[in-house]
Amino acid sequence: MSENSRPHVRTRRDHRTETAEDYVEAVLQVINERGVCRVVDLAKRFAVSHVTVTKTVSRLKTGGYLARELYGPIELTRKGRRMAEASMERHRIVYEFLVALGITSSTAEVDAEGMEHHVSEETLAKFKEFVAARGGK
Amino acid sequence: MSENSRPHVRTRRDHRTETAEDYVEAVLQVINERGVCRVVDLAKRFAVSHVTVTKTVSRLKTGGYLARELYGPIELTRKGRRMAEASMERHRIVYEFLVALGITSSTAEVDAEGMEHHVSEETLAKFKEFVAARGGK
DNA sequence: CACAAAGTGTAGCCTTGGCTACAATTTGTA
DNA sequence: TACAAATTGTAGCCAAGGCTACACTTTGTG
Repeated sequence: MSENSRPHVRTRRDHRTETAEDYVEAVLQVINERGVCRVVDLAKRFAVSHVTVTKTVSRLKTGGYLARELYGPIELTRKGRRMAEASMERHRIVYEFLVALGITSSTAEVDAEGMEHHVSEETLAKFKEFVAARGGK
Repeated sequence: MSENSRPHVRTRRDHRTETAEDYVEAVLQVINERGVCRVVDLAKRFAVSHVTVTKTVSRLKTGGYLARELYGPIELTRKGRRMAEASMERHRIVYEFLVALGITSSTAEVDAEGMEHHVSEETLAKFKEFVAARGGK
């Protein structure tokens, strides 16, 4: 059994990328909504202190996902934008799948948030199929 | 909007209970499989050092989920057993749902592992319905 | 312009969940 | 029984992700 397929190993690795995905996704959304993304915006969105955001953003800057200078707005690098777009796409698919399945949109939103980081490509593809086949009815 | 329904707040809370659920579930399974559950068994199952297991187990003992004395086997309290059973049930439902959807059993196993802690009661109920309707075909 | 308010940064602390290295205990067996 | 192997425990380290308190910039407005 490969390391990737060992359930808890995969789950742990997923957790390590979750924060990055959540942040780049949120940054992209905030930029689309209000033009620029600031620390406070993320703090509100994640219901977390501005300090936590600052620390996380600087880690993601080190990781090459975000760009930012002191007191400046938060920006996406090319790498970050790619990840953000992929992440939003996954999120959208999971959400639409749940709705197609008959879940309330508010519940679907919360569940999609939690599930999106743990759905494999194979499952995601099936979700997409399902939505295409019986979602647009 | 209630605190519970705020996506990231819910997700964070889920993460806090994930470890407890994973552990009690594993303990119950190991006990069923080999009679008793020891630190090494969990270390193997989670692909983690025995030290990590020891620490986590003692935290869960403090939390009232597990019972254990020095060098002894790991046991479930009533509270722990209740959680373990509920957790296994969720896991089973998510797994069966994925399989009913056409996912490979090995992928379903990994995905269920990651997803089970993030699926609401509402969604779980729909999963169950789905399996009942088209799972046993 | 000056000052208040809003936004950020920094210091320092906490818990969780990882680890290695080494000590101690239990268990199995020659 | 005594020793080796297996299992656990303990010390001490690290990173991530939370926080409060306090300092410093930026921004907005009288």
